[in-house]
Amino acid sequence: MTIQTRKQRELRRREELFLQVARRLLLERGFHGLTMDRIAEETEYSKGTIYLHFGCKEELILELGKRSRRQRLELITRGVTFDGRPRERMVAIGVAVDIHTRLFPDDVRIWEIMNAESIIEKIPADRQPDLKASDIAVNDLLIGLVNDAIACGDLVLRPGDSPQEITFGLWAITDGGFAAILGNAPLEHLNLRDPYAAIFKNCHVLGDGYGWHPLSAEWDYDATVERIRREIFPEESRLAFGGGEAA
Amino acid sequence: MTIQTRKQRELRRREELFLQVARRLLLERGFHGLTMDRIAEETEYSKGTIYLHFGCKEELILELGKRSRRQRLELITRGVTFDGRPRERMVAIGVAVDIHTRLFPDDVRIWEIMNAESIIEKIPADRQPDLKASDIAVNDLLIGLVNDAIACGDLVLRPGDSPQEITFGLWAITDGGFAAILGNAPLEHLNLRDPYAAIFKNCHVLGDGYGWHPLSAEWDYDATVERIRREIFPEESRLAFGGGEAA
DNA sequence: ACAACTCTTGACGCTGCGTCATATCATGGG
DNA sequence: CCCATGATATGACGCAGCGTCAAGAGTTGT
Repeated sequence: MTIQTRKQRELRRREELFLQVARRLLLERGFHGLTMDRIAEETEYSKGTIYLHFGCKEELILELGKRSRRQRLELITRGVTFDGRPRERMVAIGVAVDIHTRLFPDDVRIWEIMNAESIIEKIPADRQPDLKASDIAVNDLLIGLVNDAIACGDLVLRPGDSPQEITFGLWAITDGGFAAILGNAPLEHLNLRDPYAAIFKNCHVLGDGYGWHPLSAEWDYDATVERIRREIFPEESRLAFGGGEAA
Repeated sequence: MTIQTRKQRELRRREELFLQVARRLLLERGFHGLTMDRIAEETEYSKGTIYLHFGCKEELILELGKRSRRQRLELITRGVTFDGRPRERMVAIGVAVDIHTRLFPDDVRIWEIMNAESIIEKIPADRQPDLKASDIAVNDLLIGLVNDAIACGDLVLRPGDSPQEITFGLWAITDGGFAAILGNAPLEHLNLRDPYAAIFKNCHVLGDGYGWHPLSAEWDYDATVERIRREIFPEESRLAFGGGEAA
């Protein structure tokens, strides 16, 4: 048993090494600068050994992408534990995504690189569900929050509105917004002061538009953000926003 | 002169052929199923000849992507010519994007395939501005509309609001929403009735949230959509929504 | 008809993925 | 301590696909 475990530990250590080196190469030299031969050379293992761990280059990158997404999900999951009204907890999800993007931009970029048809089409079909797992979990949390809001009376759906639509809207703003920040859109041309703040703002406008109480006019959501950072993400906020202040 | 032109025509015809075959291969067999050798074989020209037209495989795909985006821009540009209040013209942009996505889903997919870091990193630096040209044009139209709305008094910015933010919000919803529809998000899991309608709806909620008049409660925007389809996109609407009805 | 020039070709070089026969190492019995 | 046996690691190799370029085909002008 102990022997077995030692061997397993050894394997995990090696796999970790491959992933770390691959991550560095991917970030420093891009997708095409990352080659299996280079990983082999830098780790001083042989190419064959790498293929004992990963079926192909894309599966290796998939693993990196999954980590990035898991990390994000972990922060979001912590966010929703915030003790407050449902809309405040929705804000906590925003804070979580914001912190994740600021703390780990490299990993967000890795996810974006991986999440491209030309990469995904080389990942074997049985691994593909892994791609969506985290996003599905996030969606469930969002829908849960919207339903909580309805249950406690903070949100009264108007005729024609549905929880799915609200979730979809928030998702789209956040996803589209961060995609824009990450480089898909001509942001410098738009010259927004603070794109992160703009995403928050627009989510609030959307929430207000759906009549999700408390409306931003009747609640101090800046204070909520403060509390979330202090109570849920103290360490992360320090790292993301520096020393004492957190605006 | 005539001779020169005939030769040029000939070259254009050939280039067109390469692009059409490449487009088919890309759609049917994916990025890795599209190979320069296959294009050569199917067009019965040699590989060398293809390289007289395109510097590399990615530049060829870039050309396809640019066409897709130009086509979309063309519809959007027509949309804003709609004769109506600024917010109606904003709706016209939405209608244009909607029609484009429904009529040319393949081309939207091609754009998505092309717009990935692993592809873009192989496109020479001097061609990269081409990537953003269309999006910049769309952004300018959006900002112009918001400014029109402010100028005519339909939109009065509240303290802290900026035209850029509104534009960014609409952009993010649309972009994120269509990205979700195109496959980046676990949509089937969310089970929205009609994702296209959800994008429209959320844009309206956002517009209402910013106080952009006429608010959707005080105006029949369904009628506006009808008019836009009838007056600006009669032919396209027929193709996109079938025979007579257009709901 | 032939020279000069342009355009086209596909064989070739090269890189990088993934494989697998071979080598190396670990374990346990004599 | 040494060897047999099985587990693990290796890197040379096969192959596919991009991009090139020397040689060949075609065209024009005289």
